[in-house]
Amino acid sequence: MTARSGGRSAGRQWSTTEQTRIQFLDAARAVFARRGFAEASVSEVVERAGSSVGSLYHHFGGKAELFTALWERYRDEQHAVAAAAVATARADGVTDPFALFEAGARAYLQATWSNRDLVKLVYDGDTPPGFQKLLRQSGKEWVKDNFRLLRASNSPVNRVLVALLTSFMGDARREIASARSAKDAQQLVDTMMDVLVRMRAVIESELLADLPG
Amino acid sequence: MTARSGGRSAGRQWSTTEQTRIQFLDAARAVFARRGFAEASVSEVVERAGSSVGSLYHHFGGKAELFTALWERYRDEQHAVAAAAVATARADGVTDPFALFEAGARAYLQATWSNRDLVKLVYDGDTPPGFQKLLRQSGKEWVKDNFRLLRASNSPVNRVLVALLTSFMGDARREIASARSAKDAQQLVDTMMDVLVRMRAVIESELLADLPG
DNA sequence: GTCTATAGTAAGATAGAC
DNA sequence: GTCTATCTTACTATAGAC
Repeated sequence: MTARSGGRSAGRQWSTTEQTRIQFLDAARAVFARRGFAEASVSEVVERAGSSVGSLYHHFGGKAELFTALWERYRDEQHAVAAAAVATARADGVTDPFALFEAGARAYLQATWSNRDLVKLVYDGDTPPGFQKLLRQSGKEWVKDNFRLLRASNSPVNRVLVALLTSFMGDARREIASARSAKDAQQLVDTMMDVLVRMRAVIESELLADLPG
Repeated sequence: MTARSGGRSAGRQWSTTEQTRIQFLDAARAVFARRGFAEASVSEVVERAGSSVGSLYHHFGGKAELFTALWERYRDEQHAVAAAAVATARADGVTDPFALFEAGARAYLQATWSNRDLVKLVYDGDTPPGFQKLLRQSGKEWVKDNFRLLRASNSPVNRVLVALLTSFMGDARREIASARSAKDAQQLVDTMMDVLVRMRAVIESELLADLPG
């Protein structure tokens, strides 16, 4: 997230710019969600945003960058939700590392439903060239950060476990985003969390092996 | 896989066609692996194959279909390798369901190294629109087939476990394909199999819960 | 600094001769 | 079945008004 929210220096009106960006992003969300990246046309986004092609290129640099910006907005939102849940749990006196991880993961999955259009879009693979790599890297970073809660070392097996959890969360997101109703989605979240909790045993048996002695 | 290998009726020379298809697929493999799907140009593939654009469209229908055909060839090869390994294990007297699953999974992962260019290509997401869905569906089918070895029922949790194993195998493939050397790849296979074996406990605790009584 | 109108260009797809 | 010539689409760049 670039630190330019509401930024203003020497009396310039950045508010207009920010508004324009939001209009573009909202339009892009609708168009990309329906057509996917490759099939979507820049003109359609521009039309829906009530702006012009040149303006779009001025603000984002291109079709691919517009897509990336859209996704970054979603990602930051998701991460904030998860971080808030962990903070709340901690404030409530939760200290068990895995329980904290659980709280974050649950909030993350629950927030997925309201952004299901973006999740489906991204996981259907209708994305710009190279985007999937970025996506996976970001997912990995998130799990890694949260994995630190578990005080995991950097052994090969632990790195595989990070990868496993990353995949699992990604998969869970997709399943939840594809649910038929909000109720089904909630049930899926519960099921996913069940599996995650059961994986605790596997993860902890590894972590114990790391301890000295 | 269409059943047209060597087929000939009314004196037509299908052998030439099959040869042309192979030339296109080999050329496509090289070009797509270097540039990814979106960045690759049809002309470059045609040039490398020593053929023409029209011929390519005659045989495959388009750029996206060429890509899909290339991947199907790889997929069938991988599945055959895994199936052969399971059959061999069974012939050697292995009856434990999980051990059979293991044998197939290990062969599958080992075969990945020689096709690492395709694996990287596919998992980098530089694929045609809608391809990722196809890819995931295929992976799911494979795990499902193998999961039947474990006599798993169709409960919600088991479906999640199928998803989990699918993700894991996909992730494992990527890691192996990105290894620096054949030796590193082999070590990774071993690590991945370690984790898989440790997951056995989680899976089987679920399967037991399915049993009547 | 912000945006509109317009032209350039590349590449996937197709028609029809051989 | 094979190939050349052509068409069409849509991303991208730019000049200049406000």
